[in-house]
Amino acid sequence: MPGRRRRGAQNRCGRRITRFLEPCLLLLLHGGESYGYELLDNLERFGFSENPADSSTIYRILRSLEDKGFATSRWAEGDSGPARRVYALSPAGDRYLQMWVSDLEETDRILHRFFSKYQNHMELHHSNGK
Amino acid sequence: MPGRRRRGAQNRCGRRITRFLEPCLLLLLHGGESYGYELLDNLERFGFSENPADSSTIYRILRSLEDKGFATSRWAEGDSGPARRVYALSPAGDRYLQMWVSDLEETDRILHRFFSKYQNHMELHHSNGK
DNA sequence: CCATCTATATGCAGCCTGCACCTAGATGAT
DNA sequence: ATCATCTAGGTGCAGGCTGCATATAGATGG
Repeated sequence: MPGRRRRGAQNRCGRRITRFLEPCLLLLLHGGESYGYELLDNLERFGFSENPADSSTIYRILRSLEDKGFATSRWAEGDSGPARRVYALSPAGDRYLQMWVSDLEETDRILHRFFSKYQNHMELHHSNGK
Repeated sequence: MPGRRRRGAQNRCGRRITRFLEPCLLLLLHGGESYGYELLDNLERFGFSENPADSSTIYRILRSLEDKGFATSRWAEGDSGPARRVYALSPAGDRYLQMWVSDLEETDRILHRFFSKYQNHMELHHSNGK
């Protein structure tokens, strides 16, 4: 049966933080080497339980991290199952994670500016009895 | 001269909230009728000053809001300049704004889960003297 | 008449995503 | 041995959003 594991959720309107999986993977890799299939499980425990990631996205992000020099990979045999492509974060990858955190903090500020605008607007709206 | 006004910024890595302009436009329209060119200015005062939106995006979002029944439009003459396509939010558009706010609140929770994971991880990382 | 401002819009390439699908080794049951 | 299933990694394609370039055109001032 095709696609029997961990697909993206119903994706109500496509509203999310673009490329948010990338910093999550960077953070997980900052904790030590890992490989795609394992990272997929760790992401779920990460807070994505309701809205799990598609495996193809994970594999593509990992490859792009390597292409950009933020991670290295090697093939490794596990205790069981097929061989795994194990990724490790590079020093540039560490710095990239820092950049991501700064960016997400900025995103957070923008979000809260929106909420404050929204609450402000709704208060005025109600006090005008409109 | 081509494209001489209000272009997207250098867009460091494409990290942002997807379709975030949409709720901002919804909120502005919730305050009353307006048109593309004016909304573009209001967005800048909204918190986008550093990272202004591209006008083509604004016009396309406004059209899509109308296509989806969240807004209506009419042509109107202004005190000066060419005619304007003036948009007004529909009741469905009001509800759509509410949905967006809920979604952004969820996004905010996800973001903070990330920050807390990050801080947690970094504390352990340092206390291990690694 | 011409440059500039206001205003709306389209075409295109690029990026990211989600879905469908493929390959293949390992494992356990029959 | 064979077969289903799990683990593991991957590709192809379509669709959505964005940014940039560009087109069009009315209004305005010199």
